[in-house]
Amino acid sequence: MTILTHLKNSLPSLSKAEFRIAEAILIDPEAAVNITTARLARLAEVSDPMISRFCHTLGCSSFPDFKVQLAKSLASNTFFISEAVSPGDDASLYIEKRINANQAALEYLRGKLQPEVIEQAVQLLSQSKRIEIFGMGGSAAIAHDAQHKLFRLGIPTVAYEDHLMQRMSAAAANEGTTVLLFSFTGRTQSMIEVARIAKESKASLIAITSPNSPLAAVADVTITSGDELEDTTLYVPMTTRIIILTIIDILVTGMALAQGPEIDVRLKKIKHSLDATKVN
Amino acid sequence: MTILTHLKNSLPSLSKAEFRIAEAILIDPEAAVNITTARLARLAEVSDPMISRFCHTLGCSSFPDFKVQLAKSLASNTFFISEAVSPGDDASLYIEKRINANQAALEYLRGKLQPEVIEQAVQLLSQSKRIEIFGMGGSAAIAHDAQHKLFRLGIPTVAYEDHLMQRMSAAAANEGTTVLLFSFTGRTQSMIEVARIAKESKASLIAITSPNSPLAAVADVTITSGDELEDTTLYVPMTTRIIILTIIDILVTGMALAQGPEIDVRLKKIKHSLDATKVN
DNA sequence: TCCTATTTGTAATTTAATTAAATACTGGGC
DNA sequence: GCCCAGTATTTAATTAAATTACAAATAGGA
Repeated sequence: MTILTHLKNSLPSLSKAEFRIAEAILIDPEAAVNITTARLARLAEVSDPMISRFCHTLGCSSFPDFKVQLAKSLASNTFFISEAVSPGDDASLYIEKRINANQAALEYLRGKLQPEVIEQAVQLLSQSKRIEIFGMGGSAAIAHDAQHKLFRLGIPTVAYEDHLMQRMSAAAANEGTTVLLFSFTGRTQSMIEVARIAKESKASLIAITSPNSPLAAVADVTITSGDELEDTTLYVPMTTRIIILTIIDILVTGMALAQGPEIDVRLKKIKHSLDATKVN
Repeated sequence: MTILTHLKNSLPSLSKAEFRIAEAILIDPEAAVNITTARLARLAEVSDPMISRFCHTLGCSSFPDFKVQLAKSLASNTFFISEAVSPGDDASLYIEKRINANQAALEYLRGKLQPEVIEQAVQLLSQSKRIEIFGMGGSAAIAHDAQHKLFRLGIPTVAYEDHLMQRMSAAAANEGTTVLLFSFTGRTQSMIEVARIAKESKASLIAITSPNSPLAAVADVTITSGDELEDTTLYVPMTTRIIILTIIDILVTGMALAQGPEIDVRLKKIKHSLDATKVN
């Protein structure tokens, strides 16, 4: 964890003087990086030694050490500042902005993903006799993409974007089935219905959706779709997609690791099955 | 420019003692961040004041200031170091690694994308009477995803993953048609064939594929798919997908900007068309 | 209300960094 | 080859910064 987050987190547990120091730093962290104990002490209206003590409380070995950590922490944050595209931006500018936005989205994901939840999902998927993937609208392409990655791991996997197919598939599911649901909002009526049907069939449900949504309530495991993050400027879910793709990436990675080295043979065979379709 | 690159760049212009200091720092920059002038001076076998002067030469106001800059510079670099997943990694570790890999991929894209090429592609797409998107195998989902984003901008857009449909569509194309081709390698025979047919029909061809591939040779505009970047460890194109998604994101952004504010109305209408399917 | 424990401040000390002056190089001219 | 000018570097001294040790104050509990 970066020192800045650590600082924010430990705010409640700080003493009066320490709290004032923390405040003084948080007002302008950039400036704090080049300040001396004396000047910071004057800013926070505390005595010099309090600064030293404050740093030790935060686990730094000295005030200079704290400044270094703070600098690191600022560098990694400012890197991911994402600014909205605005009319008049030229190509090189909106390219930068969109790449920044997507990197920031991944950074957001880093903070949100809970390893335990991923582990749970990986375990469910790995133990499945078959996997059914459902996605509609913007999530349909994602569902197919996930199918394309998962079938390689040797578990029978299908993706459906058609609500009727989804219903039938959900009804036909059983204990060995894991249903993977993609829905940005988690509020699409038909998706929730399908989830309920799958649940009644005793299938395991993994939802990549908005937490606190009705869909999340039905699922056994919920992974955030980053729905709350979406920049609404263009009304097309873009950064969210990057997040979901990366979640799929992570799940597949986890499953591949769980299977061990024998997976390599299968993956190689699949890859080489396309050789005949290529020209050199 | 970050201080670390600056340091490397100015190596040739440094004096003997300064060069030794620079070396000592570059051997282990992480350690240099927490060192004192005295200790660094001993390491570099120079006197203490040389350290101060060295910092001034580099444009820093003091040695502590230099350390802070160095810390920042390290933080932003190590951020994009991507390490391969290895057996035995636990969930929190492979999550970090995959997110890093994807962020690094985007960083790579930042260096590779040429604004002029994007501008050209955006212009071609914006002026099209219709857009046909082709992708097979792993690119099929991407093609559909692109279709889902592009149709919103008001230009008739379809995606085909079926080679026969692609051939027919390519044959039916004309001057007003832009064909968007997704192919990781650019060496799939049937894709190249389809591209040639589209070309004969006088359609404009944009290929998101490997540069220097046969497919790239046929296309009017080629954007790199990041094919050369792929980590082959797991034989599933993952980071490449993030790159391509981001390219689509950028193209759509460019098109939306080109259309101006009237696009907002359409996007809002499309968004609200789904309202009736949601529960609250 | 008093006592103890914790928090904060003051003064002294230690440590670190820089300045100023002196010395040692280096290369060009004789 | 030797001397001189200019630069590079060091030693010693100074200044600045951070921390320690100790004292005072404040807050909570009996």
